[in-house]
Amino acid sequence: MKTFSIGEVAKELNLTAYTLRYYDKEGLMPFIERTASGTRLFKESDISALKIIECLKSSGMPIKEIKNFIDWCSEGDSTLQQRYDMFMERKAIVKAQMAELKKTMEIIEHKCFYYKSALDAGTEDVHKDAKIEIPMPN
Amino acid sequence: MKTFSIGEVAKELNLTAYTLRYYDKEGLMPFIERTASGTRLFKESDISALKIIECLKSSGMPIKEIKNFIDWCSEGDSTLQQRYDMFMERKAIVKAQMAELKKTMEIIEHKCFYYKSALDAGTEDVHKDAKIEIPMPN
DNA sequence: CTAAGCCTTATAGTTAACTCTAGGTCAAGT
DNA sequence: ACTTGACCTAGAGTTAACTATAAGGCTTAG
Repeated sequence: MKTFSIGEVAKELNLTAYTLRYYDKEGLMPFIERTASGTRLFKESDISALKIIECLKSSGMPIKEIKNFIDWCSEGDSTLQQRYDMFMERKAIVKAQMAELKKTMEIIEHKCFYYKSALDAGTEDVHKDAKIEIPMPN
Repeated sequence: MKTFSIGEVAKELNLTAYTLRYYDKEGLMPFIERTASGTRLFKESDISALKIIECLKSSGMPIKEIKNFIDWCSEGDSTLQQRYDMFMERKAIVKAQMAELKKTMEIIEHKCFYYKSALDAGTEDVHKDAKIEIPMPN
């Protein structure tokens, strides 16, 4: 079976080797095998697992909680319910993040218009109101 | 004009007074007035400005960059272009974040199905493949 | 007139997630 | 044989964004 070095995996996942060793130290990678001399050997399935870890990370999950999940994976079928619940909870969290980000986007887009028209007029005074801009109720 | 104490503003924005003082120390609030004895007096327009700061923060902008923006605001019309450019850049960044979050959501939803069916079957073995689950190319 | 409950400053501590350094091992190429 | 470069560990350092503490000052209700 083909294996990969820590450097290759780091490049593929846009991480550094430092970061991968840090994850390993934090217990996120109990499944990585080693050569006799201690070098980590990453399999395709390890890279897939790392992608899940990246997914959880980008959903805002802290590393210690990701470790819980990894531990549950090692414990087998008795933890299926926990893992299901965890992903359902993540789903709700990501949904809320999407809503939040949408609101953020709306304000930013409003600001783009605001500065576009100020720029066209040559002065911010076209928006009569306070200097540091009201979020515009309209 | 009605003003608010730091505690009132903190409550309204779901921040702590510590955080607001920290922002002030970092130069994010050069516009806040004080009483003779030094207590901060927040106006409605200050709260609006703080909402913009929160918006930029939730777009992932670090506090030091937000400070640049606040400084530009104080400098007046000569910085309109920078501010416009900044919001256009933010818009692109938030758009990318939304795309990323959507991908994250898709993986998580897939995992919800994965664990639902494993739970129904009573074992993860229904998904014949590796223990730590492949992101499913389908 | 004093105690509660705000507020103030300066400064120290915390936490997460890296990020790097030092000192060493190992395998491949010249 | 020896050098090069990637790997290893342990542990120290960094950064951002808070978060808390200590010591003290105003204001108002009893």
